[in-house]
Amino acid sequence: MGEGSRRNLQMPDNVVFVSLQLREVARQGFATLEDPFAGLLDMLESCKGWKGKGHSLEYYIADELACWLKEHSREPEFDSNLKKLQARALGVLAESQSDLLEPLISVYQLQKADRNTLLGNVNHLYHNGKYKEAVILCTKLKLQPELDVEKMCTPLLLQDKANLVKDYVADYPHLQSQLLQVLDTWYSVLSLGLQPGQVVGIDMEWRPSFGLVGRPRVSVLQIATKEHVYLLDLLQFSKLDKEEKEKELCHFIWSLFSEPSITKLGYGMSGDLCSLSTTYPALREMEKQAQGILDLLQVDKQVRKEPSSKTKRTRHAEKGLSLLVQNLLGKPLDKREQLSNWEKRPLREEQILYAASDAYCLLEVYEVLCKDPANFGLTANLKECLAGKQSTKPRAEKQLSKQGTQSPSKQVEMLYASAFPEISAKDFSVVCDTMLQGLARYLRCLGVDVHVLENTDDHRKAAEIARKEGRIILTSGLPYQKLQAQVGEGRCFSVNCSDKAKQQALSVLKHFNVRVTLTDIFSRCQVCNCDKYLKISKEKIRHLMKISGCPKSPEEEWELYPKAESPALSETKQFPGCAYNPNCRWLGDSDLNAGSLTLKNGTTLQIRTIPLGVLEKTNLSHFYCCTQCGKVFWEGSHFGRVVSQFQEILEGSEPQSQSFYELN
DNA sequence: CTACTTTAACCCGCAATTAA
DNA sequence: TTAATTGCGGGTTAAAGTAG
Repeated sequence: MGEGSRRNLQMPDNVVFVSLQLREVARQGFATLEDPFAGLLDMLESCKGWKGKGHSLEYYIADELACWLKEHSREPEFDSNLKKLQARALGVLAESQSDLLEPLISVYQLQKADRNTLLGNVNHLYHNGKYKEAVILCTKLKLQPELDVEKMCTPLLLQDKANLVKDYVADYPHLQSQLLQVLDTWYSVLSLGLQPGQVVGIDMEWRPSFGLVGRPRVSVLQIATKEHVYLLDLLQFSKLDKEEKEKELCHFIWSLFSEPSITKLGYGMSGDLCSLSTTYPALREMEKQAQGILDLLQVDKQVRKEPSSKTKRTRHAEKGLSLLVQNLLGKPLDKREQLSNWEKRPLREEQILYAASDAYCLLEVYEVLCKDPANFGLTANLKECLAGKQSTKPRAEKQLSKQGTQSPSKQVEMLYASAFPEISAKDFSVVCDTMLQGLARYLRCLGVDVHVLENTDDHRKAAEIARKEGRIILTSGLPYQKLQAQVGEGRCFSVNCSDKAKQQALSVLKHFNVRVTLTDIFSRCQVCNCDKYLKISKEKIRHLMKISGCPKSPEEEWELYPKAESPALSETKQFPGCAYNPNCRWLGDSDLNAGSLTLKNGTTLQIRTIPLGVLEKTNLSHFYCCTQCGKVFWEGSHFGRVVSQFQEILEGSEPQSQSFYELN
C-alpha cells in the first residue's frame, strides 16, 4: 500500500491514466469470463506473494470487479459454490494486505457468510499477530458482538491505533462502556493498583541521540508486573493537555518511585532516571529520594565475580542485561530494537515486544536470583544492594556494605557460638590479610598461629592457604562472601573493621571458642609467628652486646632510655615462673656461629633493640629470642598489659593477679 | 611521651562497561 | 557513536595505633 500511495503522490496524472486504461481492460475481461467470481480468486491466489505494486493492482482489479458487478446487478448465487468462494476469499485475505478487504466483502457478500467461519478466520488472524487486520475484518463484517472487546482492542490500543478501535466500537454503545471500564482499570492499576510489597520491572526507552547536545527525552516507560507489562507512551502524554496530564503523570511516577514497599527492578537505573528527570524537570529530585530500587546491574556484577560460575573468559556475544538473562534463564534477549526510533508513532510491534520483554525479564531474573541467592554468592537479602543510593559517596557506601556483611556474621556468631568445640590458643590457626595486622599481633600475643598474607597476595591465596593448612580465614569484611563460599561455613570470619584490634581479637576468640591460658601469652613471636625461642641469660646478653660493639657509649644510651621499663610492678614482683614458659631451651654456645650474633640457621639476634635500662633490672635474669627472626623479648610490663587486656577470656588467672595487672 | 608503623580515606587518571 | 558511570591501581596524606 505504501508503495502505491507514494506513486500516487509522485505521478498522479500517470496513475489516473493507468487506472482509466485498467478499467477499460478489466471490464472487457470481466465480461468474457464465464465465472468472474472464481476468476478473481484465481488471479489473486496466483498473485500470492507479490509485493509492492502487485498488491495495488490486485486492489484495483478487485475494486473494479465490485463496481462492475454492482452496475450489472450481479450477485453470486447462494449455493454450495458460494461457500467455497467465500472460504477462498477469506484465505486470500489472511495472506494479503488489508486493502483487499472491502472489495472482497462486496464481491463475495462476506457479511452474509457463515458467522462461525468468519469468526474462525478472525481468530486465525489474531493469533498470527495480525491484530489490526482482525479488528478491521470484524468491523466490516459487524462481528463485534461475538467477540471480547478487551481482547480484540488491547493490542491496538497498545499500538496506539485508537482510530481503528473507535470504528470497532462505534455502533455498539455497550462495547464502548465495556472498553471504557477496561481503560479505567488500567489507569487505576497504574495509579493506585500497584500493591505494597509488589515487585515490578522498570525500563525506559528513548531515541538514540548520538552527538546531540541535548539530553534525550524518554519516549516509553515500561512497568512490568507478573501479569502485565504496561507501556506508558510519555510522548503522547505530553502531547495532549500538557499541563494537567503531565502533572498527573509526574505524580504517578513520583509516588511509584518513592514508595519503598514496591520493589522497582531496573538495570542501570540511574541512567534511566537521569533521562527521566530531563524529560520532566519536576522529577529532578526524584533520583535522590527514590526508594525501593534494586538495580540488577549491581547484582550482576557481584554474580559475575563469582568464580564458582566457571569464569571461562569466553567472549560472549551477549552483554549487559542480555548476558545476565542468558546466564540465568538460558536465552539471551533480542536487542535488535534497542537502537530503533522510539519517537516514531505508532511503535512497531517488534518495538513493543522488545520494550515489554526488556522490562519483564527483570522480574524473571529477580525470581531466579531470589530462589537461590547463595548459589550466586549473594546475601539472602538481595536488597542489600537496594537503597538505590549507589551514587552516594563511597564512604557512605562502604559503611553500608560493612553493615551488610556484619549483621549476618553477628547472627551466625549468635547461632553457632556454642557449636565450636573448645580449642586451645596454640592449636588455633588462622590466616588474614595485611589489613588485619593489628589483630594478627594481638592473636599471636595470645599464642594463636596467625599467617599474615603479603600485601600483594590475592584473596584467593587466603582460601588456598586456609584449605591447605586447615586455617580459618579472618577477613575485613568485603571479600567475606566470596571466601566463605570457598572454604565453607564456619571457616571464615568477618572482622568488624571499625573495632579496634583488641576488640577484634576478643570477638574472634569468642566466636571460635578459643581457650587462652597464661602460658599461651607470648608463646609466639608477634613479628614472625614463630613459636620456638631460645632462652638467654642476662650475662650472655651482656656478652653478646659487647662482641657486637653495642652500645658504643653506654652512658649516652642510658640517657636515651631513662625509664624504658618504668612500671615499678615488674620490678617489685616477678611473674610466676609457671606463667610464662614458652617453648624454649637455653641458648648454648653451639647455637651461635662463633664470635657473631648469628644463629646456625642464619638468623641474626636483634640484640641492638634491647634498651640498656632493661639490663639493669635486678629481677630480670634472662631473655628470650625468636629463633626465626631473632627478635629478643623479656618479661617486661608489656606482659602484664596483655594479660590485663584479655583478662576476661583468660583462664586460670587468679583474682589477685587480676588486681595486680589492672594497674597497667 | 615519642618515634615509628599501619590504616584507610582521598585523589587522580586510565580502561572497561554500559546505556539509548 | 557518545556520555556517563564504575572499577582499579597507585600514590599521597592524615589519623590512628603501637611498642618501648
